Amino acid sequence: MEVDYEAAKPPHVQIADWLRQRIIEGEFPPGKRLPTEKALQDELGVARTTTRRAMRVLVDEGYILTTPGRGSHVNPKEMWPK
Amino acid sequence: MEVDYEAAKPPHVQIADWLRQRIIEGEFPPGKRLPTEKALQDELGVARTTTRRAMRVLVDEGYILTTPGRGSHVNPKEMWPK
DNA sequence: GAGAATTTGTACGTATGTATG
DNA sequence: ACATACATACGTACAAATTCT
Repeated sequence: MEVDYEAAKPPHVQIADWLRQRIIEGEFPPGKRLPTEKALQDELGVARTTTRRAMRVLVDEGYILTTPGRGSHVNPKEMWPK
Repeated sequence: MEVDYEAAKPPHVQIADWLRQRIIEGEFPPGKRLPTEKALQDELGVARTTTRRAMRVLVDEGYILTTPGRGSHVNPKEMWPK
């Protein structure tokens, strides 16, 4: 995945879209832990603030739950938007 | 209003609580513009990030709407949580 | 159980872009 | 054209919770 700074969608939205798609496609099934904010930061070459904001989007939407010290985990499908 | 860094609630939550109360009490009626992020930053002695996060809480709750170049305005009561 | 490492939470600051007046 | 105000991104530091050694 490559962040496009010229795109209409800002980086944190691009990252959220990317992760959401991977969740929906089953790459990260419910209960599975997502890559950490730092891992995404290193992989994508963005600031942690940016990966955090992407995560926040998915939390707000109900796809994931973040827990200090534990990481970010995919919620049961019942909690996903329909 | 004085931010308490020792309190259980983090500063941005304290600020959100404070603003929400003022909205509910009618100091900022629907349509009224709230103080800008920078005004709150200067008044409370916190970073703009912190006032922004407080605003974000109120946006998420439906109390206010923020518009680039215009400021933050109180929503109609119908949009407030019940 | 103790301590280190990991991971998220929050706050600080700075710079630039976009929309409005 | 200019000033104002929010939007987003960069970076840094420390705290709190959890996990690992």
